[in-house]
Amino acid sequence: MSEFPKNYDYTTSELFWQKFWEENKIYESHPNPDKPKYSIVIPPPNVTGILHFGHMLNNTIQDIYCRWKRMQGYEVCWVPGMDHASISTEMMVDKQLRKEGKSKFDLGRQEFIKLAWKWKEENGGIILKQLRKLGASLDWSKERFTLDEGLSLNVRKVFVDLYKKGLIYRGNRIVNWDPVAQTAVSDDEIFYEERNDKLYFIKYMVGDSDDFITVATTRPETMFGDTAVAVNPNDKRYSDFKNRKVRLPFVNKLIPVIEDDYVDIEFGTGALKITPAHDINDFEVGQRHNLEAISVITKDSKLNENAGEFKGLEIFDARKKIVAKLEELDLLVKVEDLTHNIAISDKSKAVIEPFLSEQWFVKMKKLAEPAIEVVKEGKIKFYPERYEKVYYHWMNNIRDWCISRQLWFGHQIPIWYHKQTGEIYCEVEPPTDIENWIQDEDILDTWFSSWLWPLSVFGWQNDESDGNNEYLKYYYPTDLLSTGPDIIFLWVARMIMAGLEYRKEIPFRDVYFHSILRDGKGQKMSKTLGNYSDAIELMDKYGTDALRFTIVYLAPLGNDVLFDEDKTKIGRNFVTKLWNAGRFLMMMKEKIVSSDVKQNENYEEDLIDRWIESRFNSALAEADKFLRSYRLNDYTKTIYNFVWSDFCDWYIELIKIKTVENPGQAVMIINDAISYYESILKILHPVIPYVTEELWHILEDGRSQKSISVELISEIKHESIDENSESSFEKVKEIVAAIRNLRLQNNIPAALKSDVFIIPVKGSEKTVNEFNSYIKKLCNLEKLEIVSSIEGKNNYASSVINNYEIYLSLEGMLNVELQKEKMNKEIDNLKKYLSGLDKKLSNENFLNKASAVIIDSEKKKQTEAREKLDKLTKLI
RNA sequence: GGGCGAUUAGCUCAAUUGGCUAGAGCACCUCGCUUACACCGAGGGGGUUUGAGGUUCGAGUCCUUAAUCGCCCA
Repeated sequence: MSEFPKNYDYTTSELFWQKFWEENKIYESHPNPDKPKYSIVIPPPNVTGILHFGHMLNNTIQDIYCRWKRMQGYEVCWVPGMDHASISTEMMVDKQLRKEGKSKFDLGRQEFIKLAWKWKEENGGIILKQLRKLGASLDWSKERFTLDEGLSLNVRKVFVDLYKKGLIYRGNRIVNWDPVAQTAVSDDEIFYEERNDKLYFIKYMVGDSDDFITVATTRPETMFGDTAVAVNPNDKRYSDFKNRKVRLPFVNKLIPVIEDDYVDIEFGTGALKITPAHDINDFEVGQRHNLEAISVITKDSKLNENAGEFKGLEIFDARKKIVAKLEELDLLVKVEDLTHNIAISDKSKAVIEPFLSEQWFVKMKKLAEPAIEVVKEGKIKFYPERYEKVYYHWMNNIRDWCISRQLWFGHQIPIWYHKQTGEIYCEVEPPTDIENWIQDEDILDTWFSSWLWPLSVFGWQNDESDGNNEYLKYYYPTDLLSTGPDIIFLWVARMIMAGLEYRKEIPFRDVYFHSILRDGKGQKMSKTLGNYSDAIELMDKYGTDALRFTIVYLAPLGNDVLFDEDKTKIGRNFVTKLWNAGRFLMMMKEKIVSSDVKQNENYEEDLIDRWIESRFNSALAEADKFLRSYRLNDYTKTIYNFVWSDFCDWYIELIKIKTVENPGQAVMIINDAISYYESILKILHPVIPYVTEELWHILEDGRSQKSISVELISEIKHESIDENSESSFEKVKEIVAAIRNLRLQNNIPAALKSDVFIIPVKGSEKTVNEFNSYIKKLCNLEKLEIVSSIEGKNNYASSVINNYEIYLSLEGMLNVELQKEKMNKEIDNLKKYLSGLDKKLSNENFLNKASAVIIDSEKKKQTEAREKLDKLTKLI
């Protein structure tokens, strides 16, 4: 045996095994027709990203499944990689440039892209190093980047294909314009934030009369783009204004009053100015009423020439000046405070400006239909199931996807315009007479490459070569996609659509939406709130395994996780417990082996053996069941309880005694225990890979070139799960607990040995006899005897449990009052319980309607309770 | 405004198709002799299952309704 250190040095251990696994290519996978496969593609993290708790949980989950399946004999492939995150990466490079006082436009496109790549090579991908630290069993030989050559080619192919199918078009639409990043962003890249704002009430005079309509708006500066005032057709206040025209201040233009259901009668004055170029809802109203869309704001948030005298002002400045001027002209009625949600860009945190511009879109309706079907048919399953509803809702109301971005770092759109004719050329490769063409300047949304990820990473080409691609054939469809619920639309839905469109097959069978992590108070962890714990720091402080275990232990399917640092102790303590148990068993073995007691080969299995075998197999079966149903926290809880309670508190305590009582069989007993221990290590390896690897190597010499992670987990022996042994052993536990309780209640000094007498019901002597010496040892007794009756009850503290009356000898020490009080309390409880049962069992309806099994079990309870009550009453 | 989910011990969560005196872990209290572990061991207290109705022999579980909280969509 190798040396067994007193403490687990996780820092050294983690570095060692991380290196060992990678250098020995333990997790590299190739198609193997002799084995079933299990494949997962990582949701590619952002190249600029660093590991946070969400990643940690998500990747631990994937790692658990990969390790579990690998240890069940599957050929497992988990593909790593990153996406190029156009906006984030450009912001990183911009920051660098700004320090030098430059902008990306000073550099020009080609130079800027070069710089972005340089940034990527030097600073990108920290997260992949962190995933190694996490112990993630990824196949690093398959690492991909969404801007790699092969993946980029796929992106162009898919664009061209969709374009030719008529599913990609260019259109004038309102997009979410990020004025800082200077690009359109998708609906999914913005979030809403409640802010205090003002609601301005402005008079729009009717024609040349003195009548006016007061409109309420938060954005007076867009009035130069107003092309109507809308009221609700059911709003009686405005019925006189039908078909009349109102005059826009400053520009003196007449615009119509229109009626539209969209207008909320309750909000503001019930009259709404309609600015189709600067509000998505107004745009839709404009479409319905054939209104012109007039832009008044530039890409960098300034008013344009349509704003007349206000031209060139930044919007907030313009707003102030316009309001002042309106007041001068007596057109401002009032200003109210208003709290409302405004859109913020996820990446740059700039206020989103709805902006009318020419963008590229994918028509989604047709792609969505089959993607809805596969979930309905159960070909793809969501865990938790309720996300299916969210999915259907989004998919049924799907909007076209704006895929163009006004950025440089990414896949430039494969569209060329002819310089003279304006003709459009859309192919994977540029036109040969390139000098006559200009390529579209925009690049594609990063997700336009990510949605192909499950296909691309296996070398998919979307041509005839795919038929011979062994990797694609073997690994696709993948088995699991694990991700946060916040990107169900960004990821899950689009990958399903791409998979079905291009492979006619789903990309994955199961989708697991992991918990959202919150702090101890239930607030979402975020940098801005400053309430987030640094995952890496905690790994260093408590050990990676401890953190992995804790976070999974705390994450129930479909619920949020409330994490605070203190909870990491759950995992740390458990790892220590596991370590100590192993260390103790090995110490014990050494002692036994070094003694020269002759070993007797004849060994007869006893209740302890049958019980632990049954418990072990139950725990294993449950762990497997929980993992299959994605109840990962129940998997960890099951094993935690088995290891701590059954294995350490009972089994190890019992074999301490057993080996002393049966020295001639001690070797066998300890070897048995160690083999259970080794099986436990395997079951735990998926969640705590480092410490289990370390322990597995200490247990036996000659394993230095091997890894526990490719060992097979024990098969579940269902036939060993034996209710009888388990319930028999429960009786032993009950007796021990009752005696310990009596001792403690009566303040018996721990060192003092006492005597116990037991009156069993007929047939229950056996357990007491068989376990006599164990019970004595576990309860520190001098004498344990079976008797048929007891004299001089005032000398005994007593307890009645099922099948046994227990008497603890306490001559002269008995606290009679305390005993009586306790027993009276128990008798009261029992009476209540029994009367409930009596009532139930005398109810005709119950006897007629309830099933026989239930009635029988209720009757049994009644009998037992009555017996116990009788005995207790006699005692008092 | 529409949809989804939650509400069980001080905290975090369990509780097969409705059928244990509603269970764990943490926290708390008492004690701690021993062949690993004080990051430990033994024992204990703690609940009108958010409120109100209903269905049922029987409701934490099903239905209606109210309240509070969270998420998504507008």
